[in-house]
Amino acid sequence: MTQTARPLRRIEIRQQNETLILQAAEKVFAEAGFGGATMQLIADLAGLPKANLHYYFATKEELYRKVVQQIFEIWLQAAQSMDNAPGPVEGIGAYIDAKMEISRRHADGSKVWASEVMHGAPVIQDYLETTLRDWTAGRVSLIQRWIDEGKMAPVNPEHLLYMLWATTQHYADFGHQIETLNGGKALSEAQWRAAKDSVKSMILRGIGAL
Amino acid sequence: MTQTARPLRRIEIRQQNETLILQAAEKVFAEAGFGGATMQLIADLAGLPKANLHYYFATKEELYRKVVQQIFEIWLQAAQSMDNAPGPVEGIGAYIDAKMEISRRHADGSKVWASEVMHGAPVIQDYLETTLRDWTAGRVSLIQRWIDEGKMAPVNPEHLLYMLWATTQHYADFGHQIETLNGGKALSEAQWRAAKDSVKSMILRGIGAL
DNA sequence: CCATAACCTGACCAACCGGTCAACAAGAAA
DNA sequence: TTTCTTGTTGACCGGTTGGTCAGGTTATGG
Repeated sequence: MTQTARPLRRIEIRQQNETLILQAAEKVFAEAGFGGATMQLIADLAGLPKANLHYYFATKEELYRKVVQQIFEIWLQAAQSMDNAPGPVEGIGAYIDAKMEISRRHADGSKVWASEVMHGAPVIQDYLETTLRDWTAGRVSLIQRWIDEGKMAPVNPEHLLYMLWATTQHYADFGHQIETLNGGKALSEAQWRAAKDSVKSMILRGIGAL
Repeated sequence: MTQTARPLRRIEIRQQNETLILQAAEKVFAEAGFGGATMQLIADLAGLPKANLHYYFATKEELYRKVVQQIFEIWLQAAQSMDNAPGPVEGIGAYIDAKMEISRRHADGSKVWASEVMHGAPVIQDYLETTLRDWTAGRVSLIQRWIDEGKMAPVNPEHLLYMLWATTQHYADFGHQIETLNGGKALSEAQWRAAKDSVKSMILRGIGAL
C-alpha cells in the first residue's frame, strides 16, 4: 500500500537537500569547530556525496556562514519577546524563557555562534556592528525607561543584558559540563523548568523587579 | 655596558622554551580552536622552528592538554576565594572578583577552556568527573549552609554556580562581542570596575544576600 | 518526444598538516 | 680536552582536506 513515489520537483529537491546539509553542518561545526569540521563528515551525516555539498554550497566558508546566519535569525526572533511588555517582570521574564528554550532546542546553533564570537567573529562582524548594536541600544533604552519609571533598580543596562545572554546561553554552550555534573544525564523536563525558574527568580530579584 | 650573555643553563633553556611555547599555543588555540590551530602558527608566534616544538611536546594533543590543564589550575586556585568566608556577601563577592580578574587577565585561557567543554571535553572529561564534581558538591553544601543559616534566599545552589560561571566567563569568552558593543574599544579600567560591581550587586541582590 | 537546464557523483589534484629524522651545535660531566 | 647528553633544525613524508571536473542522470518546458 506504499504510495508510488512521485518524483520530487526541482524546488523540493533543492530545499530538502539544503536543509539536510545545513542541519548536518550545524551539528558538525558545533562538535568539531570550523577548523575541525570536514566537508566529508558533514556529507556523511547528511547522507550525500561530498561533491554534492559543493554543488549547493561552493565553499566550506559559505556553508558555515549560512549556519551562523540561521542561528542569528533565531536569536533575533526570540529577542522580540522583550518588547511590548509592560515591565521588566514580563519583558525580561519572557526573554529568559525564550532564550532558555533556544538553549534547549538549538544547542548546536548556540555553540556555533559562541565559537564564532570567541574567534573574533570573522564572519559575522558586520552583524555585530549593525543589527546587534542597534538592537542592544534599543533594549538599553527600554531598560532605562523601566528604571526611570521605578519598575526596577537602577542597574547598568548593558551589564544586565550581558548577564542575560551569558546565563541563558550557558545551558547550551556548557551543556556538556552541566550534564556531567548532573551525573552524566541530560537535564530532565523538571530540571529544565527548575533551571528556568532559578534563572528568572535570581535575575528578576537581582534587578529589584520582584 | 650590556652584560655578556651568559650561556643559558639546561634547566633554564627548557623552562624558557616550554613557557614560550605554552603562551603561544594558548593564544593560537584560543583564536583558531584546536582544529584550526597549526603547529607552524604556534612555532612562528613562539619564534621557534616547528621541529623544536615537537622536541618539547611530542604531539599537538599533548601541547593542547598542557594548555587546558594550566587553565584548570588557575581556575581551581581562584575557586578557593569562596571558602573561609563568613557569608555569601564576602564569599561569593570574592569569588566573582577573582573570576572577573581571570576573565580579564587570562581571556585566552578561558576561551580554550570554553571551547574544550563545548566540544564535549574530550581531553578533560576526567577532570570534570572528579575534581570539578567534588568541588561543586562542596560548594553546594556551603551555599546550602548559608541558606539554612538565613544568610541568603533559598535559591538552587547548582544554578547559582552556573550563573556565576556563565556571567564571569562571558567577559572573556564573548569579550570580542562586548568590545564591539563598546564602540570597538576594549573595556577601560573604570568599565571593568563597573562590570564587577554590576555583576556583584545583581547576583548578591538576586540571592537575597544584600 | 525532444532539448535544455538542473542535479548528481566518482575520481582526481594541489596544498597543507602533523610528525619524523639525520646531522649538527652546545652545555655538562669526567 | 674529551665524552656524553641535551638541545636545534632543515628537509622530508604519508595522509588528509577543500575543491574541481567531466560525464552521467533526471526533471521540466515546449
